[in-house]
Amino acid sequence: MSEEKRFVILDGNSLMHRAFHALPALSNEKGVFTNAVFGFLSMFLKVVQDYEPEYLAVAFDLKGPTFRHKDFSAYKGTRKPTAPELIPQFELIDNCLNAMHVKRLTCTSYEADDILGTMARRCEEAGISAFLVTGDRDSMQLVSEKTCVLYTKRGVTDVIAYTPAKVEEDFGVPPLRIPDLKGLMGDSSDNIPGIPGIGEKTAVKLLQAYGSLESVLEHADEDLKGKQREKVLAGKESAVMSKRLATITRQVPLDEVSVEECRRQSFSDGIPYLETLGLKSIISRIEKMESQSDETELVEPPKMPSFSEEQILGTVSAVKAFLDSASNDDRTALYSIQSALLLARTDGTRARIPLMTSLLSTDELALDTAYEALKPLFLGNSTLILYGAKRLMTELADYEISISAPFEDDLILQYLLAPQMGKYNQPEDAVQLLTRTISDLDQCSKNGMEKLYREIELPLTRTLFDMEREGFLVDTDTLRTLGDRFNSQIESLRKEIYDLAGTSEFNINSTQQLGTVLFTKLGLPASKKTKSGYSTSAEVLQELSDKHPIVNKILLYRQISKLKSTYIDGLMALTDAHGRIHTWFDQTTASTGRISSSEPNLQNIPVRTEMGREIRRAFVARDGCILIDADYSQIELRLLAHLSGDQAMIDAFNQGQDIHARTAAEVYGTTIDAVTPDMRSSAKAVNFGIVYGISEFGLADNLHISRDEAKKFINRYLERYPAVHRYMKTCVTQGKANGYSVTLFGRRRPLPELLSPNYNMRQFGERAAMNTPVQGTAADIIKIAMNMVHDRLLSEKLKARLILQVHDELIIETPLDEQEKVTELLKNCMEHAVELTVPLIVEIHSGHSWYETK
DNA sequence: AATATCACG
DNA sequence: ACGTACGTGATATTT
Repeated sequence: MSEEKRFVILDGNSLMHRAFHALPALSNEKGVFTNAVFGFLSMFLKVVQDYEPEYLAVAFDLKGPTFRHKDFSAYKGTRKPTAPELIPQFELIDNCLNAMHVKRLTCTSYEADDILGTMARRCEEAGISAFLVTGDRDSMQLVSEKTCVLYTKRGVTDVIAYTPAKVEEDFGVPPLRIPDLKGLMGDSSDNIPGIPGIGEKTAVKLLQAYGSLESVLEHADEDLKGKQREKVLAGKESAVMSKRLATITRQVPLDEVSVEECRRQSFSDGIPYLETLGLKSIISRIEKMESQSDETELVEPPKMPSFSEEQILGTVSAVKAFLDSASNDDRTALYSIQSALLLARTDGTRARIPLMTSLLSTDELALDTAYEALKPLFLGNSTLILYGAKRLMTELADYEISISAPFEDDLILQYLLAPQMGKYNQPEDAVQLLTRTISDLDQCSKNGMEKLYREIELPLTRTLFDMEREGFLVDTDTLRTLGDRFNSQIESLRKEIYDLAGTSEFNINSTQQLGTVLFTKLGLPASKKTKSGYSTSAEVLQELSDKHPIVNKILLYRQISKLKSTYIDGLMALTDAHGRIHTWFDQTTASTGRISSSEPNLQNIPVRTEMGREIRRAFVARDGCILIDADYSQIELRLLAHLSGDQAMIDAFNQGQDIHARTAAEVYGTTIDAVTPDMRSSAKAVNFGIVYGISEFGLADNLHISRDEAKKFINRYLERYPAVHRYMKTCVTQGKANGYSVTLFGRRRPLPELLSPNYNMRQFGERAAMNTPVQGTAADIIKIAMNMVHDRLLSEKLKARLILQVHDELIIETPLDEQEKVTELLKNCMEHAVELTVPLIVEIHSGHSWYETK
């Protein structure tokens, strides 16, 4: 428990007021009042020093009238006006905190203590201890096992730590009953009326006797006597209202703030600003604190070189001279912008090679000349620092230059550090690339991802690059013939559809026009809605297929149009002079660690319907070669068995059972032999659902059964595979505690959604927390296998090449005389990329076309 | 630039 | 009371 993380949240408004009134209204030499700022920061530093929190934030009310419950705003309007010497200090403290990298939390129409309550709730959910620093006694209601209120005493630097026991000792009621107490006795400082004539003593006595305010009011009529009875009965309404006023809401919409964003950073960047305020003693305390903490934690930030003046390299010999001036262990960052190639080296030198933008320029180099001059860098032994190495390799390939030098790739580092972002920080220049890479490498190894980066992702860049260069041969004749066939089918379907609709021509591709025809003109029953009208999705049309002959025609039209435009036309446009097609594998997009494929996407070539599958006849091996297609059988469920350690599931795989049939047998309580195809297919859907982070609604929707039946299904499943159940729960709680989920190889996916106040967002976070370790580990494993296969084909001087990956499937194009050897090699690498408690099984098929490898 | 649909694992 | 299966990319239409 001492390992627990700590989050200190300060009530900015309360502490600023406290500080202002506790200290004389000092002004600095410029005549600016800083006493509240000084007092606040003193308190702030004291708490940080005493509690050493991992996370820090300061909550503020927004300017203007603030109110907790809109309908009661009138009660809050009569506060004393803020002293004129204090008002400008709020802006000063804002600036201080920003400069010191301390997160400020605000939310329109909520008070600071509501924000405190909300953050405390999130901490509880994430298993973090919260410390709320405030001078507001209302906040005592937030105290719990996990949440401690540090109440400021009269001075500025002393606090009293309130635990649940301490609250009860001082207030006479447990934390939860503080609003009830205020409801009875009121609070003049907060303009809460309570019941006139009921003071603290009476209020506590009543609550101790009856528990809650509601219970007190309920029993007042019969149990109380005399004046007290009259007062309570008369004050009922005021009491209820007062309780609501005193109740802190713990549901402030602070969506955009994640716990991780509040991680404590060094305050030293704030020193220059504090100097302008003349807060010398604060500065020296910060300096003292940070020098101490460096010693104790032993976390030194990586050393950064300081850079000299930029050299302009206008000639090839100047470039050569710059490269020659390096010593062996220097690393060089290379970053290209439109007008120049920028270099920065760990010895602190930097250079710019201006690029020719027009034919007239003289003291600039043409891009090919510049790259040629940099060849020693690309082919040498010292490390290159790059941003998007694969892009550069692709560009250099046009100039017949390849990179054999070792390299770092900051794009990949940033992806590993925050894969959900999608967008990364593009460096502005080579110096920034160099320094950022050094610090990202530092963070990466601190997060235990160094092996993932060096042994999986970085080598994979080369593997993917080689696959892209190789490409996949496409038989354009096959494609064209198929396209013609599709076209004539589309044409005749169009006419039939217009006839059946009894309309003039309309655009069948327009969901709007189609919807009008189906649901208005033909009067078919519309079911699902979209944002802009009724859905015409295949799922909806399928339901209507019996109602009108036009429906099936439309479904067929849709299917064939899709095939024609996306696959026939799309692919033909992208074949090179040799009829090969080169996809782009994106290593930094998918938040789970998968790679994606685009321009064209070769990971979604049709296979599920026969007509679509025909497209695969066009994907072929070159003359004298054959395609080998290897796919992992049930890799995600095997991983679920391994990761959860569920004995029944592990046994099923170790005995080579059909996992869906086994699951059906478990859930329906029969033997595997007695499982019908229907039972098996339902069980298959549940297996998928489990991997996706099941919800009863989702399963019900998928299987077209009632929610109740879906629920029973899931419950039976989790009973039969209890370790899976435990594992799913662990995924969520660990995700909340850490703020991310992890794969077997240490890949992380931050999951801020888990702490969202929005229910749907949170639910989504929970499903992602259950799915990511499984999908992500599968991605890790196939990446390992790809690197192994790639390296072995080269080292064994084979001509066979990897040409495609489709998540759990690898395709190799191999000369026929290598087929046997390569098949063995491929199967071996994939099945033994990692050893688990269950076997990994790979199924292999060969054929001249991709169609034939099924 | 956003939306709807549908192709894959 | 409310909206859900996880992860992608391409196309056509509409704003």
